[in-house]
Amino acid sequence: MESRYNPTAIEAKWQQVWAQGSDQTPDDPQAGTPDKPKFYALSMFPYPSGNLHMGHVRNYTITDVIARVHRMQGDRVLHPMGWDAFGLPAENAAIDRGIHPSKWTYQNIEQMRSQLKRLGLSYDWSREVTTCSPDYYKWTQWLFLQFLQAGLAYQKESAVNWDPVDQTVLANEQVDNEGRSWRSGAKVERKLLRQWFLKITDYAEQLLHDLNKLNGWPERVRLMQANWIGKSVGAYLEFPVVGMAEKIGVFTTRPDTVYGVTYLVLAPEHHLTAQVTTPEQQAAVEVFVQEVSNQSELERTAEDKPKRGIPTGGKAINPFTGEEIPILIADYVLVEYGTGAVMGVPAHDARDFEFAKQKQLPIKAVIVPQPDTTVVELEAAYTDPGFLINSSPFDGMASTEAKTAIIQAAAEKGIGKARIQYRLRDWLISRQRYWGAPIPVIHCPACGTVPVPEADLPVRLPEDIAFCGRGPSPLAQLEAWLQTSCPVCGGPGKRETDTMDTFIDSSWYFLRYPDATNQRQVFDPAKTNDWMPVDQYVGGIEHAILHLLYSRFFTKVLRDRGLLNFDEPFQRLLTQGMVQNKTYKNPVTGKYFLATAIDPANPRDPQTGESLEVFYEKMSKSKSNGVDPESVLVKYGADTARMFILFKAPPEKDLEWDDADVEGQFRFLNRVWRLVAEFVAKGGNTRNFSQASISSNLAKPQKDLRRAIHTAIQKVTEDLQGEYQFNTAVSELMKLSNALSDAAQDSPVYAEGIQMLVLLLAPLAPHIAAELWHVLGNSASVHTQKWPTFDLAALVVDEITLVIQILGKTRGTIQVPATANREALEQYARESAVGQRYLTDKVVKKVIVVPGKLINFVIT
RNA sequence: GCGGACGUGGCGAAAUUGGCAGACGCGCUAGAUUUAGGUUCUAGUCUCUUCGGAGGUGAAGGUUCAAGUCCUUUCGUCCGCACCA
Repeated sequence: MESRYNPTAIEAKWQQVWAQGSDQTPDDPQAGTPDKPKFYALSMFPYPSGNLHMGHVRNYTITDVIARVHRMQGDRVLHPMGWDAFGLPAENAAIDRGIHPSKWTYQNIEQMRSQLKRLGLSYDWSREVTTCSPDYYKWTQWLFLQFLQAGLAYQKESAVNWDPVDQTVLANEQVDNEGRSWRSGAKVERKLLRQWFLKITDYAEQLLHDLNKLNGWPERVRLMQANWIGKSVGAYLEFPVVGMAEKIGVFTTRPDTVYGVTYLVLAPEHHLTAQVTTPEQQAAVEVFVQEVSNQSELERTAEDKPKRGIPTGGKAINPFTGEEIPILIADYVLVEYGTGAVMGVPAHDARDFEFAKQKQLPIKAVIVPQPDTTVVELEAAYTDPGFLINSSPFDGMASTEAKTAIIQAAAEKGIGKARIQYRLRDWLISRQRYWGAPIPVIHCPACGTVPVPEADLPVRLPEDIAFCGRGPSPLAQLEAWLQTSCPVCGGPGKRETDTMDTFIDSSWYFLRYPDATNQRQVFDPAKTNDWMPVDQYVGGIEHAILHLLYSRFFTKVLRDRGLLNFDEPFQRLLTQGMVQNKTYKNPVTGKYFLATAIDPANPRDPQTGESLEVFYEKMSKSKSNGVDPESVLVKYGADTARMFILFKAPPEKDLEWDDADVEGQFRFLNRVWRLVAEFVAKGGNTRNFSQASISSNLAKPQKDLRRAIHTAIQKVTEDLQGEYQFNTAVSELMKLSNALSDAAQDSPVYAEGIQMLVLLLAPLAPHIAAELWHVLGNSASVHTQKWPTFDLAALVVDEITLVIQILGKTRGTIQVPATANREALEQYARESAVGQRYLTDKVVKKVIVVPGKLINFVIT
């Protein structure tokens, strides 16, 4: 055995062994392991940008450790990897560098796959999926047809988010709250276009309700999704308009305040705006509507912006009071939400109050008075519950009951009903780009929009295509591809030129892994139902809404289509923190600097000498603070990189990169190496080791060592399952290694310690563990070994340290026999030096004993 | 504004869920070995101290024999949503 730890050599060696598959446990029931419990461990698959970054390394290391532990614990484990390979960067590369998106993408995949292999990740590569491959997108298209058949895919002309840089539309979820594209960062414009949508709103209630089932998800993510779905319970009420047959419908969560309605407000785009406007107001209204339509959504919804609105001159009638009330239009009312019209109750709604004050609209009677106050003039809206007044016949009713009663009254009059409203909108999925799965429909002048027959799938992307700038989609310009025949009538038809949002591809990839190479079906339901749901999903928090909500939606639709027998795709979710690094920024110029160019003791701009801001920020090229995983692999190896990432911070927290700490982990692996090397050099091996060879009557040093070993087994096992505390698992291994360093080497217990150290290290640092296991004389792989269990008897102690407290303050400790009962403990404590000192001449009022831990004397 | 998370040494962090605060590591200090250096080993490292102790988990109160942990108030940081009627 080499006396020096040489990660480069041993990692290459073992990766080659693993590539030949000789070191794998079968993970498939078809491979003869149907009785084992299944475990599906999944990392969010990457976009093949070309190089792996530290965020990937962290994500995949976490999942790999979990997968490896479960394998050693005897589960059959599915741990696959694939590529989220459609998307704009490929197309942009085509435009900028003249390389075909397909070529660019597959080159990147090649490169990233080999980088992944160098991290020692235990993927089953036979299940690799690539979303841009026709083998995959054929089924993406097939799934689209399922949605179409189910009435869940439709076309609609609508005002959509248009990204002027990438020349495509975006889903609401893909626009940040500053109105910028998640990808290009460009300010999004509003445009009226005919687009494809998926009816995710049909599943709003289920998507919300089933969040309750996701106990293994972070509360934060569940709240974010609930918020996004945005359920409101209320009523739909109709207000007659003076001189018009058509009524104005509003949605309100406060039907109990209907007697206080002072006015109605329509969104400027409301379909009745023009009709309710009187001739005197017509000119002003037209100007206002024009102004509002020129505003972006961002400007319109900007924070602290005063509400703007004008009267239309029209009048409505409050159907409960019979009063005439004015109709206004205002920019704060959104046409997309509810009915695009609201009833104004200034006394009980903060926005209405603000608007009424500003427009000097009358504030009608208070309906739900604030308890214990006599209101002379309202200073703010009162929005809490209370008891109704000014609302005969509902006076005296509690506001919650009044809601139901008034809805019922409205229903009886035929002017309203209970209604539930969601913020969630349908999912806009069409994109005017090339590098995506073509939407499989044909437009026929005679038959209309016709689905491509299943037998004709996939609708292939044409290979021979010119990318000549960021104009309209290249597909729309390729006549040969565009022109086709109608599958129904056989006449001339045109292909749909829009492709699907890449989030469609990633909404079902986890269903494909269980049956990744199926040519006849999207997947065999038996296989997918066997492996699904994913037992542990790991990925970044940035997908809290988009990907995770879409995937849940797909799962529910496919369940309703009879393809799946479960409701939720991801049992447990771990959102791992970001990998951050020290960032140097000139606060004046805004320029970032590479750490290598800066003296950390005195961070100054090398050019101007100005002092720099120093802080931790997510690694990125633009911040000049990235660390290339490649450089770490070359210098220290994958095992050190893995150990550092696991040890440095708990998985869900942000992790600060630190070269000194990486060095520290390398030192630890070196210590482990030397420990084993010395043991082997003295003729030690664990080939014939058995626990039975350990005497039950050990001398104290051996007994202490054995306790340390089995405590480590217990703690590492706890930390690596359930709550996933990899950082403390690593520190337990360090403790075990420290204990072994201090112990005498010539005992069976020492051999046990070496054996356990290597076994427990195996999921975390797979290469060094494989090598050490081998040099210890074992022929089978460490990764196919059974996970060790601790011996309860070894944890038993003869003596414990008893803490002696007086009035809750620790005054000292004594060693006492572990078997001592309460009385005995009290006696030991009283007789001890500490007891003598503090208890003599004192009256003890009470004695509290925590067995095995402490004794507390309450004295006067 | 609404909702959520979090505040512990010089730094990253631990703390059997109410029972010796600071495990483990980084950094630092001193020493030893080797030395051209990286390395390796040993000891120390919350603060104050009259060496008996005393204080200490953002701050202030409270509950308790006992609080980093529970409750109230408050300050600060971060994240999500934000005219959703």
